[in-house]
Amino acid sequence: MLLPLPRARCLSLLGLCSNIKQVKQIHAQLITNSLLRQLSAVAKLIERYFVVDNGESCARLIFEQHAGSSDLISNVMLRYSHPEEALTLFSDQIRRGLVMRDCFAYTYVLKSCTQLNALREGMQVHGRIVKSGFASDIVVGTTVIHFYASCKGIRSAHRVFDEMTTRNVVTWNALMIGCCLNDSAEEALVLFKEMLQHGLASTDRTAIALLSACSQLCNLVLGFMVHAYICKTIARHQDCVFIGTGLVDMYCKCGCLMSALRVFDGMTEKNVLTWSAMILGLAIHGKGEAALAQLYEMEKEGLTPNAVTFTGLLSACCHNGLIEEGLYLFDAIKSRFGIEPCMQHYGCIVDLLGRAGMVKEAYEFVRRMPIEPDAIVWRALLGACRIHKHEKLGEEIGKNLLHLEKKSTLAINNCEDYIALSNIYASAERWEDVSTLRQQMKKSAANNRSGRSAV
DNA sequence: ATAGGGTTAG
Repeated sequence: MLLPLPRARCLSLLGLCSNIKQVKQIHAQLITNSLLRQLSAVAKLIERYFVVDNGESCARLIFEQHAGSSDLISNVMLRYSHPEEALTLFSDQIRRGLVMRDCFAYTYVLKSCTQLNALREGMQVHGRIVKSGFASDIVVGTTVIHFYASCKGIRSAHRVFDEMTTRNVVTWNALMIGCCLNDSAEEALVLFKEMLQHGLASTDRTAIALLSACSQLCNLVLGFMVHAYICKTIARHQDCVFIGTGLVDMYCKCGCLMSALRVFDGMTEKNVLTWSAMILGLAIHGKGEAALAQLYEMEKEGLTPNAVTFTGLLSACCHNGLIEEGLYLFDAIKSRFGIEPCMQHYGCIVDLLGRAGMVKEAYEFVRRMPIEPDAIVWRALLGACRIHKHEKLGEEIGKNLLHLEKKSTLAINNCEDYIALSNIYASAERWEDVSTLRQQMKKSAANNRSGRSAV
């Protein structure tokens, strides 16, 4: 039997509850002491139900009894609900003419939009932010930048950034990371220099953006400089798993496996992302066996591989002709690890079989895929047809691929595909077809991009 | 009560 507790004690105990049973006990106390007339207490109760396991339905029940009564309560719902539900709730509130008196709702809803990759919805939220006058708030503005940058709206992110009157390092980081996400590493570096000129100090997240830019540019010299800069400026960088993973990735992508391994071995904490980056690094450096061995090492440390880890492992098999191992692993993805194979996994297997000369098997594999193969899968198969002189199949696939890309707006590699098909014709000495294809390629020249080298 | 993070096949 619990004695009635004073309000302050009740609320401080609520904050300590770690399971639903405890929250329910405090909930009862709040009721018997008539403390739920206070809307701030209701909001705290809802929040706590969300935080503990299986408390969601209770949280929603309480919310429904208080719906529309205060911003505090609806904001806590927007913050903790699943992104889809948060958007629904937000639009309900708009429809019922409820006004957001503070800016919290906007940041929570925009975060949901970011998680859902919902560009349209987020733009509408942004519109409301501008109308409400909260756009000048530094936190709201930074959230908007992060939203646009994550949802492929980097130009809008730039515009919002340029229009902001006050910015801090979080604002700069958001835009720099956005540039990296949008393949604009050079732009990220320019921003970094500007940020330093404004007298702002880097944080760990700045470091991660810089490393990502180095990886993208395959610039080892710059990578070394960034590494030195991190050691000098970021406190406790050795303990930061994000920075460690970024360093491993950077050294792998810049071709310095030794340095990657040195960083990796020296890390005090590693997670599944760290291991995945290292495995992929070993894979692209031709160390297939070593990459596969890492799977057992990481499991020994109690870590479970995820879909990305398997992409690295299959890529290792692919680069090193480990056919049996690759097929075995592919099977294990679902049967042993319960992960549904995705496009990258299928792509690796097609490449693996194709390179080994098992073109028919690769084609069968593609036809049996439960998801619609993408252009990269077809391209791997086409490459195999060319190497192993499967003229007829290659021709069919090449034509399909060009057709597929004509329909799609993302025909980035169109030019290469013309050349790949043309090579098939060339190795069969079908010069007439080669020349016809070249003409067609010239006609669709709008899709061509000139070659570039990072060296 | 408010913002930001790292690894995917060729």
